[in-house]
Amino acid sequence: MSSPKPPGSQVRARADDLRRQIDHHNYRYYVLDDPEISDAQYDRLMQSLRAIEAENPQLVTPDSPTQRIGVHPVGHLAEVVHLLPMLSLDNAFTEEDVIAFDRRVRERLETSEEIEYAAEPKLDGLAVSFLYESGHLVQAATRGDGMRGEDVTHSVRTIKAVPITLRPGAPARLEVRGEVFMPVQGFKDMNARALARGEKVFVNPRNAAAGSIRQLDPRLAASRPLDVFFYGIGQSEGWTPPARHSELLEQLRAFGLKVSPLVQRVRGVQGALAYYREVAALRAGLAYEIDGVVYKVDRCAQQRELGFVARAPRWAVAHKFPAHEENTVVRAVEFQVGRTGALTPVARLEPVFVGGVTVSNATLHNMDEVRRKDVRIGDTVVIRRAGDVIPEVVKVIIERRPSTAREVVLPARCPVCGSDVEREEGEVVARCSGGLYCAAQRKEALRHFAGRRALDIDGLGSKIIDQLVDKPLIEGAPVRSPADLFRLTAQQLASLDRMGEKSAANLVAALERSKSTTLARFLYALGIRDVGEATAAALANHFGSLEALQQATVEDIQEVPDVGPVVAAHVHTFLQQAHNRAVIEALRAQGVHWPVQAPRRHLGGEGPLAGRSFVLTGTLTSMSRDQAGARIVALGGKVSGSVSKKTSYVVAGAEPGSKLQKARELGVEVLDEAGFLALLDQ
DNA sequence: GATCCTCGAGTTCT
DNA sequence: CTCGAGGATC
Repeated sequence: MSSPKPPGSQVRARADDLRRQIDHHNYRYYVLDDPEISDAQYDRLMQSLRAIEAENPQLVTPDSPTQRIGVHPVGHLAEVVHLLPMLSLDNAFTEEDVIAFDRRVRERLETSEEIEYAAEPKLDGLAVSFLYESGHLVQAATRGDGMRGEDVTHSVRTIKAVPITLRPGAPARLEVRGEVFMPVQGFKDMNARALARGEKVFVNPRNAAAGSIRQLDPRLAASRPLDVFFYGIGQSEGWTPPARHSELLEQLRAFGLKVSPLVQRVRGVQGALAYYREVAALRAGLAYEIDGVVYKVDRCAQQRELGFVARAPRWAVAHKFPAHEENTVVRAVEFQVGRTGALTPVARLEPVFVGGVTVSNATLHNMDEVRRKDVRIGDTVVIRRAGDVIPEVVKVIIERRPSTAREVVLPARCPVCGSDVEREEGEVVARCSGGLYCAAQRKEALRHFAGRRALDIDGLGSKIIDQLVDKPLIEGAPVRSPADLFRLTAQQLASLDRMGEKSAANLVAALERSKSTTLARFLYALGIRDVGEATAAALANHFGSLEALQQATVEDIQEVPDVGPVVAAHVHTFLQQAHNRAVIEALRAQGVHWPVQAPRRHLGGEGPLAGRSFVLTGTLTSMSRDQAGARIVALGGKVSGSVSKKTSYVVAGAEPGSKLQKARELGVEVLDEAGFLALLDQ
């Protein structure tokens, strides 16, 4: 630590003084949005400091404003455990939802008085947790799953609105939460530059912000126009937090942390809804994207009384703006052929940017739907992203229908194999009659067979299957059935596109691994009509062995719970057909096997969870949903996909879906992860 | 015969 | 996630 020539104390004092000045002007500029000096003056201060530090490297402190950009890229993003979990928020989509939220709050607090809420815009960025110790930024981490995120300190330090040092008076330890985002203009400029250099562009500001934050090289992150608003705290020590959320935000501002200027305290549900309308009107003019507003019960004592449910506080709700809808033109309607031969009409759209992504396809489900919505080729339609994900044609704008618009016609022959298309009496779906003669059905059958929930053949994706079916690899012995897959050699596979020697060897190994399976998975993998995972498991349990099932009559099969005449007939017919028997034989000859088990005809009634049914929604932190399901079943419980009055519990993880809503409507008990784990432990 | 409960199948984009 | 339809129940 000894240096040849220690800098004089005046120099040290000058450097400290410059840092204080720069920090102060950063605060004026970024937090208060009210600079005292010109940009040029500010630059001169920075220049002076850099000059001193360059001559006296010993004086460089890690929190100096010159040190925002670390020199070295990090190798990877380390995992960080949040001191206090980062919660998600419940969503409200309608005014009724908000009114219901307000009613629940008042009921729980047993008050008829109007609740005071702190209201703020909901930024469309990514949530980051910042840890300040003795006023210095020591760590920044992404939200991740709420419990643990990724260490992004190196890139967060480059965001100028994030103070490296807090102003005096800050607590000894403060975990503070904020939303990092990219302003729209900055996003456009950045994309324009990237485009000019022939680099890849980001589809929306949100992705751009996330991508920039997760950059390993801080110099790259520094070139990105990121900004931040702070909105709350996690753990803190060495101070008494204020009694109201709105006061907390004032405090954060005083510490030098930038808070949205649109934050407001409102009274009651009417105040909240008025705020929503106000912000909605401002939305288009804002420099950044928002997707709604958030209401938080302002009094912290009330927040504590309300507590949490399923990783989300009971005292806050995100009131979302309506899903974005956009107009576009239907260029064509094509028919896809599924595993069962089902012909599904898909609208090919003029690409349109909806809710953050470019949409160019939308399913029309079936011909009834096409007629109901009266979609024609050439029509202008309204597109929405249902549940924020899957694009949906909302309606046709009839006034814009051109005279050249053409009706959608169900083809008489399969577009893939030319076989007749049939539509059974009373059924909505039309099907290709080609069976496995149809290349589309063969491909889909193979995809299903290799799927994660079937034989789980890692590395056998769509692209590979397309090639295997379309261009025969093996002279005279193309891949027609699942059994043919196991004959493929690494050498043959390596000749495919997007397949090197390494991937080919991996795939052969995956095929080998997949041979060891269970009867339930095997039955499911066969792709018998109407036999999904649940039915396959029920059949496997009931019969115990494939031989027993093969010898069963239709009546025997109907003995299985939840299997009626239709499904029993499908199973029976499938197993009797010569080509199916041949495929099954070939698979077993290739070494596909499963443990034999005794038939268990009377399930349920055993185990501590017997007779209770569970529905899982959202993401759990301690295990996957599949693992949770397995544990429930192991304890004698039942897992179902949909909520009904008969459901015993809905287990809600982070960011739960509509099932949580449904559970509330039906008054079904909701467990959060902790409650669920406690139940399992009992 | 009506109604409710489940399961199966198909689907978009990053 | 959503829709359609098979199965169970009353």
